[in-house]
Amino acid sequence: MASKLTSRSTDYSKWYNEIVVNADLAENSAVRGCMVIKPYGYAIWEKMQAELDKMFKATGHENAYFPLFVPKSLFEAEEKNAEGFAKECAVVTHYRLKNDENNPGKLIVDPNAKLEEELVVRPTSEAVIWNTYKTWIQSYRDLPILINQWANVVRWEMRTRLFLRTAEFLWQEGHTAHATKAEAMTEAKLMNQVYADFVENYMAIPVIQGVKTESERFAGAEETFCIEALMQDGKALQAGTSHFLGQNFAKAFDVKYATAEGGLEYVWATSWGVSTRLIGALIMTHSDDNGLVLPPNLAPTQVVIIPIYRGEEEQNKVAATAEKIKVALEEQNIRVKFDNRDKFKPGYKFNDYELKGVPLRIAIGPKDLQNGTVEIARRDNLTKEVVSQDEIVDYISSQLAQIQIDLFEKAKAFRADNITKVDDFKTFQEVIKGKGGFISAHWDGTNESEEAIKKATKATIRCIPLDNVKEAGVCVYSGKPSNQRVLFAKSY
RNA sequence: CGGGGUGUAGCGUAGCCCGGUCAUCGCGCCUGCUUUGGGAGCAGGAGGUCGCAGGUUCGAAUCCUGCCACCCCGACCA
Repeated sequence: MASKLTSRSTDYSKWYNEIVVNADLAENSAVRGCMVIKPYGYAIWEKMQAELDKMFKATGHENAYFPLFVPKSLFEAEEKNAEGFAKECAVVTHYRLKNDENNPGKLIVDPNAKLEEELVVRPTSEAVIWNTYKTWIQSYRDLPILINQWANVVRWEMRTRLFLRTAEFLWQEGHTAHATKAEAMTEAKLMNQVYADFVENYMAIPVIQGVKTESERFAGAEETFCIEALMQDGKALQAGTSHFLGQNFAKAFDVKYATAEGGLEYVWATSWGVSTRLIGALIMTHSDDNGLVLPPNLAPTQVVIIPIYRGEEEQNKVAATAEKIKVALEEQNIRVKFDNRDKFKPGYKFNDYELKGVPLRIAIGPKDLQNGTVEIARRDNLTKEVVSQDEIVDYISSQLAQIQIDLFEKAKAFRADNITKVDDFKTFQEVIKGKGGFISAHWDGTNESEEAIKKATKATIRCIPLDNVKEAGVCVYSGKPSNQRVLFAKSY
């Protein structure tokens, strides 16, 4: 049977439906491509937030919050950034509604309530934040500023895709200010590394760290670092980015600081972000035809206990054992759910938690009570073991750790199988069309070749890997000399 | 914004070409009994402005026009 997840035209709606749905906000609504994140999906996001937040704090950052609205005059201050986002901005022009005299019970926009200056709903917060930093920074003693904010942003894209490109999405955006170029560059790289660590260690998704080519760079950045992941259908996904912004925003917002030597300098900036897109990456990396597969480090419920019984008396006996096991596991900080609902049968629950991707399932029935055992099933490889109740805590702990490792290794093996070294354009086209995945090929470093390849194959340069080894060769498209391979792929 | 497709109950769908007991079936939901180690069975029941608005017609889910939304492919992007 062809897997729906690995097929070329993947319909993720079934999987997404567990945790998210498209928002049906109103009839004839102009709002499209928004999402409602259901509680189970939001719990995953909260877990991700919590772990990322710890990592940000550990690297010296603090959280703050800045306004949703950006006055147009501020928004346009940094030209490249403004130009890059201009085509996808929601704009507030009025601040009041009033009753429609010709249509009782209906409202119209009050034409007398037009704003003096339009407000842009933030597609990203550089403008508001740098306008604020201007007032916070005078001296080298005020630097660095290392701030992160958790927020929603709106990008009115032509085409939306659930999770991967919604009109509104949740994210975190870090915005830092530094005294020197070197320090800012170090920060940008550090945060890209933090993202790589998080995505690999918690999400069990292998990523390739790299830099973007000029054409793929963030609007207003001088260098964009990124982490690129490969999904099961052979398409690449940008999972996070960290930008070295140079002095572009400092100049646009006139943010200077007095140096220790008595001079006056523009400050250096970075910004970095990851979004709810990561939830999409999680689904597209690990899930199978039975539903979601969640890595233990992020699963809201790591272990579910399902009782099997006939009649109330037996249910009570099983429940007593189940509760004991639950407490013992919780003492080891394992997230356990005991599903003792009588209205569903065990078989139903088995399937339900498989669909939800709960890593481990414990089944306890009369046989187990007699033998002092339980049955433990793994979601990732669908295997089952009968384990003595005495060993259960150790067994579960080690299995959770093992699943985390196995998911990562499996994804890594898949990626390794889907990075193809290519040295001629004909093969390049065949690989992109057929197998997909990453193509490692020589590129002459010109925008023209990059454009031409994109036009011919729809593949873009995902990144120039940071750990690239220099290697002499010729560009797969132009035949001109090249000193390194870069990664191409079709991407989301 | 261009090309293609779809929209029928909470979800998934049949019917549309060839207008007329056509609103079909499955899942889910409600009641009852029996069930409970892999999505239970039987019996009974509730639930639909057929995306929206016009038009053609004696009659429209079905034909025509416009609009809206979603999906896929482009352009654009985290």
